[in-house]
Amino acid sequence: MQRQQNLTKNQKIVLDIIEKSTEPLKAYSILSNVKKKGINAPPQVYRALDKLVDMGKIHKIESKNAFVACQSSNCKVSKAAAFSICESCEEVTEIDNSKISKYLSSFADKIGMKYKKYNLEFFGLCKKCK
Amino acid sequence: MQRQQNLTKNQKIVLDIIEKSTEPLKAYSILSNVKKKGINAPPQVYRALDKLVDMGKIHKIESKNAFVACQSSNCKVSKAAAFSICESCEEVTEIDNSKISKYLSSFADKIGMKYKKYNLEFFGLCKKCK
DNA sequence: TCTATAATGTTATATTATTACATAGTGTTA
DNA sequence: TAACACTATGTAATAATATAACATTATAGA
Ligand SMILES: [Zn+2]
Ligand SMILES: [Zn+2]
Ligand SMILES: [Zn+2]
Ligand SMILES: [Zn+2]
Repeated sequence: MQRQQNLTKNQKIVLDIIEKSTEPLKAYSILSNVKKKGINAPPQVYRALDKLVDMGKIHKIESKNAFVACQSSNCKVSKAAAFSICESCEEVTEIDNSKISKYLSSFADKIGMKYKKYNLEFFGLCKKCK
Repeated sequence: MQRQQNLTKNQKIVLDIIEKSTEPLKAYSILSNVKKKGINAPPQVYRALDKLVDMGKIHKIESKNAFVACQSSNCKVSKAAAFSICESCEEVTEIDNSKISKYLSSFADKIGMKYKKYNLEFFGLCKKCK
């Protein structure tokens, strides 16, 4: 049975390469990087990505179709994440969501939604680039 | 010269079909719906979509690769939008962002980002489905 | 062992988006 | 007018992203 603690072989391989990367990785980039480890085809990568997202181990940056390792242990619980994305250097940083998530979840209540998760992406210029 | 007030022919056609739709439309769905109006190929649709997004007339729902007409005149200025997405009936609603945007833009300042825009997508169950 | 389930492997295909280049309109100016 | 820059459009081909369908193998109880 799939548990959070016990990743499967393919999940470990995929998570490992995402954690080692300094930038968001795309599925086919992951695929080409893990061919030497015996992962040969897209479904193997996408299945691992789906499960890792479900577990809160990684996040999908929707605007980039790319994946990053979670930087906030918080997400394992809430599955809500926020990112700042620099439009110049493309740097993506996960924002510690404990402050923001309280505000947003109460907001979701107000609009009559039974809230499960959210995804927030800020765009602009990072400290270095501005 | 392209102005906000004066949409081009293809932009008008694409915006029109998005405004008439009650749900987010995907690019190829738009394409198949406008073939009778003389738009034949993906680039014609994607070019119109890009410009309309730039103008704040429509938004892309990143998690769905689909487009909706803007419901908040606010967005023409801020290019920041928020949506609630029902995971059961797939309903997508633009949240009037005047309240939320003040909070989020001040938040973006704090984390050292020169903020230009954001995209926020809430997932959960809408009033009807919960 | 038997059986049910989860995980993996593989091929093919569907869906989403862009590149590259050709053509046509539009306004400006020499 | 002719030359031009510039925008918009049209078209074909292809790239990039993601899933469907089905076969095989591993794992963990009963
Ligand atoms: Zn996280
Ligand atoms: Zn930067
Ligand atoms: Zn809007
Ligand atoms: Zn619903």
